[in-house]
Amino acid sequence: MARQVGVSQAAVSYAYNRPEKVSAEQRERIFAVAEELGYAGPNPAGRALRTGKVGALGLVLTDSLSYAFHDPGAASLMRGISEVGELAQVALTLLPAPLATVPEAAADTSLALVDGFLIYALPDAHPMVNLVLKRGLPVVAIDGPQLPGHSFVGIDDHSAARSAAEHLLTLGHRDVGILASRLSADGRTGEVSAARISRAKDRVLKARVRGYLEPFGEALRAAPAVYEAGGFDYEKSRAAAEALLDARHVTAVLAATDVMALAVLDAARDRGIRVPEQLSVIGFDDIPAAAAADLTTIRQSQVAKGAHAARLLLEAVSAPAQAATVTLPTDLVVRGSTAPPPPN
Amino acid sequence: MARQVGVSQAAVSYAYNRPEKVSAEQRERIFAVAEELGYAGPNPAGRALRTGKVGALGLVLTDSLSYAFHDPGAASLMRGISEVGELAQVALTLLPAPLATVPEAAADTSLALVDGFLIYALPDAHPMVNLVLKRGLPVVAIDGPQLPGHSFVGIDDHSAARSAAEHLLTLGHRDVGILASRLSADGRTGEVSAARISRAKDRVLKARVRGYLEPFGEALRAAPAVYEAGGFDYEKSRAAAEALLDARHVTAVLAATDVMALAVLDAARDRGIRVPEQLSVIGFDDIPAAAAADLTTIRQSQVAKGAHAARLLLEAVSAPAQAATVTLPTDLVVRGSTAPPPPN
DNA sequence: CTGTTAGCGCATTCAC
DNA sequence: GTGAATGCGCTAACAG
Repeated sequence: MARQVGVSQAAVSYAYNRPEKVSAEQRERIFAVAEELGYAGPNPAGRALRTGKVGALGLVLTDSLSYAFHDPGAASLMRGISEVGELAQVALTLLPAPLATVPEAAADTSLALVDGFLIYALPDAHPMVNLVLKRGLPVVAIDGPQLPGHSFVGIDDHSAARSAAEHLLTLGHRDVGILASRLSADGRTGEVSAARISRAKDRVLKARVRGYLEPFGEALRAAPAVYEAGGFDYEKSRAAAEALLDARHVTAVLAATDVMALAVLDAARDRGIRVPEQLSVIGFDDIPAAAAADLTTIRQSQVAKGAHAARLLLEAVSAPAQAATVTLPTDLVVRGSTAPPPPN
Repeated sequence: MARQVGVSQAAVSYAYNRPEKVSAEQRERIFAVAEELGYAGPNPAGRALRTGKVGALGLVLTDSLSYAFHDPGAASLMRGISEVGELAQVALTLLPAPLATVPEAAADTSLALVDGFLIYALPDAHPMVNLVLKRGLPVVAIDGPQLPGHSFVGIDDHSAARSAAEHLLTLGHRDVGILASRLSADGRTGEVSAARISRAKDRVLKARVRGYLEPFGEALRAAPAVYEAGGFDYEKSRAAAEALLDARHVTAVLAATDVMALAVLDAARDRGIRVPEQLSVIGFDDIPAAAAADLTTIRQSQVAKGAHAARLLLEAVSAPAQAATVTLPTDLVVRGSTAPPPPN
């Protein structure tokens, strides 16, 4: 306790926080002694306990932390978050939300010292969601899950996906495959039943797959093949793409994400299938790599999502605010990976 | 206080943290009451105050937070950090270190609740460094500054840069330009004097520039032109590249970073200067885009740096450890952006 | 195994 | 203006 040693007692608190409530001279003396003693100023933990404010926002991310730095969408999202001006004064705490959360680990992570939570793309019933909710702090969910009574920022995945499917339909495609990432965390891959889609835990993926399916009522020659990759990464996507292309004859593939679509492109090239002449491919997200690959896709702005969400959370933290739902626009960006199906 | 209401008092702490020290029945009752009262379990702030542990690591980044998500190097670094296994249990707190830190803001940020600091590429006398040091927590610096008594992870920027310059010399270049990012935070741009280089605040940049200069003793036709961009981003780099190319006749440019080198490439293309026939360009870092642009550069692994640093810090946090200095290897990667100078 | 007590460092109220 | 006293919520140590 610096207070004992040097000059006075808890007036040192004023010296740091309320300069006007203490004489300049006193202040000087206090700082001098602090310097001498190597006192670093108010301890954050004590302050946090007393004031209830921490000065940090939490960002809860699926899977491991490293996921966030591999996924282009997450990267853009964080860029958007970081662009919110007020955040210059606030720290951003990255909270990993492992899929298989053992209770202890959950408790561990739940000690996160933050003033509010940003949740990004967690499956609907993820244990971390409950932990976060229990804390009673402001919460803004991005993409999912949609929590009653809490703010939400996202897009209309269903309509956006439908518009992509309609684009294929208009071009004349009748044999279509759909590539899904991870409908449930049970590690299943391969062809997917309608029931499994209904039970999907990931609202974004579910909406996209349903949107992709919707326009193909009677129009298809056969029910569209929906294949599940079991994950979001390129490797799993590539394997699923190969499985789909090898098992089914399709003239077009609707992928749940751009990363998956790029995997389809590569798998097709590998097999000598020409895009778009023999196979049309559509992605979702419009990540930077999509333009480079000339991929038709649905554009959404992760940066805008992040910025909106961060702003909402900052507001809610500083003053109790009503829950808001922000739906950002999307665009079908037609590039060179889609064309009418081959005549045959 | 849930304790007052329900069953007993501070034994509820045991219920959460030491299941074996309390009867199962008692535990049940406590959890039931907690549920009823909406008690979220131990409050992180109280726990942090009591135990002195927070469960989070701080990463201090230059400029605004958004810098981190624009700079490819920082992104890779974070990926490396996040790949350290134990970090799955720990949160990562991103701490922005604004260049012009007003005292109040500094105090604000200094309330970061973390168990240790990772410092990435801060200028030598940045105010944030002192704030961090004062806290007395474990610190690992990445790239800079090199703090006596604290761990450090980096590369030998000087030798690596020298090897790049030697490569140019061997090819026969005698008119060389050097592109520096930001030697001091005073916003100056354009041609740089030797004195300004000596005063440089950024140890990495200083080492690189000096390494670039070193091999050109008597060999040059004129003293190498060193141009400063005033920042790290593409726009500033592009402007500096244009200034250099327009003002000086050089057959080669050594850029302080790949981002800057890519800007040189673009500026050259714009002017109809063919690379490598008329102009050789060398970058530094080997970011992913460097390979795509066929840029000769010095490879270093940001991912490895991040991983090493995170591991060192984690160790230091769990048990007092001695300061370590890790120097990671680099490689000159010769690609298509370098060739002998034109005959003339 | 259970209950009691004390103090982590702070910001704040109240007296002076 | 300044000094003393209080409690934020928790955990560790001890006493029962």
